[in-house]
Amino acid sequence: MPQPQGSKGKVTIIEIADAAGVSKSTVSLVLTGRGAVKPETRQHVLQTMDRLGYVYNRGAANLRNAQSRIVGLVLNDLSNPFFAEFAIGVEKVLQMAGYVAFMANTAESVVRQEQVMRMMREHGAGGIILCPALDTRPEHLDWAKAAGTALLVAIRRLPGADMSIVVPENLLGASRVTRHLINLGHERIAFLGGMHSMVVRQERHGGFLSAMEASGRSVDPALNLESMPTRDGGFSAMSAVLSLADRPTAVVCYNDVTAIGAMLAAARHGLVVGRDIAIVGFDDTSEARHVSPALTTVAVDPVGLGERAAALLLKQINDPAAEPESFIGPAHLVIRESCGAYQRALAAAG
Amino acid sequence: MPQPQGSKGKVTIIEIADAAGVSKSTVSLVLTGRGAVKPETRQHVLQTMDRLGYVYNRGAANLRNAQSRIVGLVLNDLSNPFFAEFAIGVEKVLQMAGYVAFMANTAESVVRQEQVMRMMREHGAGGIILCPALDTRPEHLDWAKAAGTALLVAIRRLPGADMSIVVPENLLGASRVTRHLINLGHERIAFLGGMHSMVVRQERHGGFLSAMEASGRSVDPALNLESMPTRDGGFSAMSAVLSLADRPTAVVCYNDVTAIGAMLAAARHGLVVGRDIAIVGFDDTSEARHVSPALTTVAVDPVGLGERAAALLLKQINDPAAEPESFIGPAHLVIRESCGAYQRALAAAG
DNA sequence: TGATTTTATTGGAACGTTCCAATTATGAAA
DNA sequence: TTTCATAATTGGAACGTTCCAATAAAATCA
Repeated sequence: MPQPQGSKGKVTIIEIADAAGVSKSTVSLVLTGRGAVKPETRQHVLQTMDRLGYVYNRGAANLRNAQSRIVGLVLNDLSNPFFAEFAIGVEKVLQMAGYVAFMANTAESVVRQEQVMRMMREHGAGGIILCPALDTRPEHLDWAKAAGTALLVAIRRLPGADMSIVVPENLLGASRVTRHLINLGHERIAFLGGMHSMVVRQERHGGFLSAMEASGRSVDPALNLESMPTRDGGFSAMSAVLSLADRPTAVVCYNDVTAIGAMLAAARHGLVVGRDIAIVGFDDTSEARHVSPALTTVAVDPVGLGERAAALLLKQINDPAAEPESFIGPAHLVIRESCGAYQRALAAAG
Repeated sequence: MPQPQGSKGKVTIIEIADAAGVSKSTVSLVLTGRGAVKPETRQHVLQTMDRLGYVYNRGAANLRNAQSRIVGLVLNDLSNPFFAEFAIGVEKVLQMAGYVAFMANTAESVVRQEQVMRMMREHGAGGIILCPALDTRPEHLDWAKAAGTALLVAIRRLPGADMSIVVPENLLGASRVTRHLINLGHERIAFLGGMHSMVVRQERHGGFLSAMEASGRSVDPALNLESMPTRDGGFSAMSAVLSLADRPTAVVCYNDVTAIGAMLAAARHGLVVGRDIAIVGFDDTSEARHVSPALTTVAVDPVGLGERAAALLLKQINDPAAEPESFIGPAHLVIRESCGAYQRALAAAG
C-alpha cells in the first residue's frame, strides 16, 4: 500500500531534511533561526517545507527546551459580557506575543476549575490567568508555587493568597458613585445585591460605607440587602426594599445586572427611575447604555484589565523569580439617567 | 548543588518509578489504565505521584500515540455576546469529553485567523471549530483536508467549502419574522443592515424576500439598505430610510445590534417604535430583552449551536473518514414590543 | 601557497512518554 | 510436586524536536 503524501502520518523535520538534501540539524536551525545558515540553504529548506506541507510540532520541541508559549485563561462566568471583554483583552496581548491561550469556563464550579487547571498544566500551559470561582480557597492554588507555574488572579481578589493580582478599584469606584448620589442630595441610600461572602461585594460595599461615613450619613442596616448577582436577584432585593416603611431615595447596586433587575422592580411598583428613585450600578456593561433610563454606573475597562493581566503574566513567566505584582485598574463614574442628575440639572437651570 | 524537590525540573514518570520501586512501564500502565496492574501496586504508584506532585506530560505522550485531546475554537467576534454564548456551549461539551480548548478571537481579520489556526495546529490541536472572519475564502481552508485535521465551520456558512457546518436557520427565521409583520398588516417593509457580501445577510434577506413574495407584497429595491452590522450602521441606515418620501411602516433588521441602532434613529426622528413604526431584529441577544421597547426578534440558541458544533467536531475527530455533516439549528420568533403586536392586540380587544 | 580564523553543516544524545516483546511471578490443573 | 496458563512486570526502541560537540567548507591573513 503506497503512502499518499501528507495523508495521515504528519511530515517531520527528517523528511524535510531528506527532501532538501540537508541534515535534520540544519532544518532545525532554520526553524528556530538560532544558528548561522547560508541564505540559499535556508530558502531551499523553507520552500521544501512549504511544498511538503510541513507543520512544526511544538509539543516535540517543548519536550527538550520547555518554553511552551501556551497560557491558560480560566473564567468563572463567560456569559457575563464583562468577562468576555476581559478575555478579549487577554487574548489580544497573548496573540501579539506569539502565545496561544487555552480557555475554560468554570461556571462558578470549583471542581471544574480544579479540573481545567490540571488539564491545562498537563498540556503544558506555562502560566494561568484565573478569575476564581466563587468559593475558591487560596490553598487550592498552592500547587502553583510548588510547581513553579506562573499564576495570576484577576477580577476577584483572593484574600490570603500572595500572588500577582489584577483587579479594578472596586472600593474607590463604589465610593465615587455613592458620593455622586450624596451630592445629589440623597440621605437614605441602600446597598443592594451580591452575597456578603463575595470579595468584590465586600470591596464595593466598603466603598459605599466609606463615602457614607465621610459625609456624615448614617447607614441603616436594613438598607443593606444581599441577593444573587443576577437580574432576578436584583428584582427581588429591590422589591423587598420597596416594601419597607421607610424607603430609601437612592440605591447603589452590586453590579449592572442587579441594577437592571432593581430598575424593573421599581418600575413594577410604579416608580419612575431617575425621578422617584435613583438607581446606580457597577461595571458599565453594554446593557447599561441601552436600558431605559440609561444606567448611571462605574466603568472599569475590562479589556484594559485583560491586557494588563496578560502582560503581567508574561512578565512573570519570563522572570519566574520576580515578586508578585498587583495592578489596580481605574474605575470612573459614568453619569447617565438613572440617578436623576440630568433631570436635576434641568430643574436647576429652568 | 542539591536539587530541591519539585522546584524547577518537573518530576517525571521515571522519578515516580524509582520512588515507588517499579519500572517506568508500570507507571505508564497505571497512568493510561491500559494493561493489567495489581491493585496494590496501582495504589502505591498513585500515592507516590501525589506525594511528589507529579503532573502528566501530555505533550510527551502525544509524541508517541497522537491523540491530543485539544481542539481550537476560532471566533470572529468575541465581543458579540452571541459568540460568547456559542463559546460557552462549545467549551461545555469539550470539557465533558475531557478535551481542552484553545480559544482565539480574530476580530474579523483573516490574517489573524490564519495565524491562530497555524499556531493551534503546531500546538497539536486535533480539530478546529471556526467561525470564519468576514472575507474568508474557502481555499484558505484547504490545508485541513490535506493535513487530515478535522475542521468545522460554524455560524457563517462558507459557500463552496464542503465541510461540516453548524449554522442557524437564517432563511426560515427571517421569513418567519417577516411573515409576522405581514400578518400585522404591514405593506411596505424594509430590510436593513449588514453588507451584501455577508453570507448571513444573503440568507436572512433571502428569507425576507421569500416571505414577501409568498404574500404577494412587492419589494421596493429602495428599501433594501446595507450597513455595517453595528449600532452606528443601523442608526445611519435607518436615518436614510426615514428621509425617504415613501417611508416603510416596518423594518426587518440584519441583527439585533443594527435593530437597536435603527430604534435609536427612529426615536430621534420623533417616532414611537412599536406604534408609529415596527422594527424587528435577529439573534435574540440579551440586549434585545432590555432595550425599550423590547425588541421583537428571532432566537437561535447560540449555546445549543455551540454544543452541537463541539459534538460534531468530536465525532469527526474520532472517525476521520466520516462524511461532512451539517446541523441547521432552529430559529424561532420572539414577539416583544417593537413590532407593535401587543398594542395591536390591545386595540383589537378594546 | 599554507596556516588560521570564521562560517556552515552534521551526527547523536537527550526530552517524557507509550508500546511491544520478553521476562518473571502467581495460581490452577495435573 | 511439576506443568501450564495467566497475570504482572519490565527493558528498550520509538515519537519529533533541540542542543552540543565535532567536523567540513569557505574566507582571511601572512
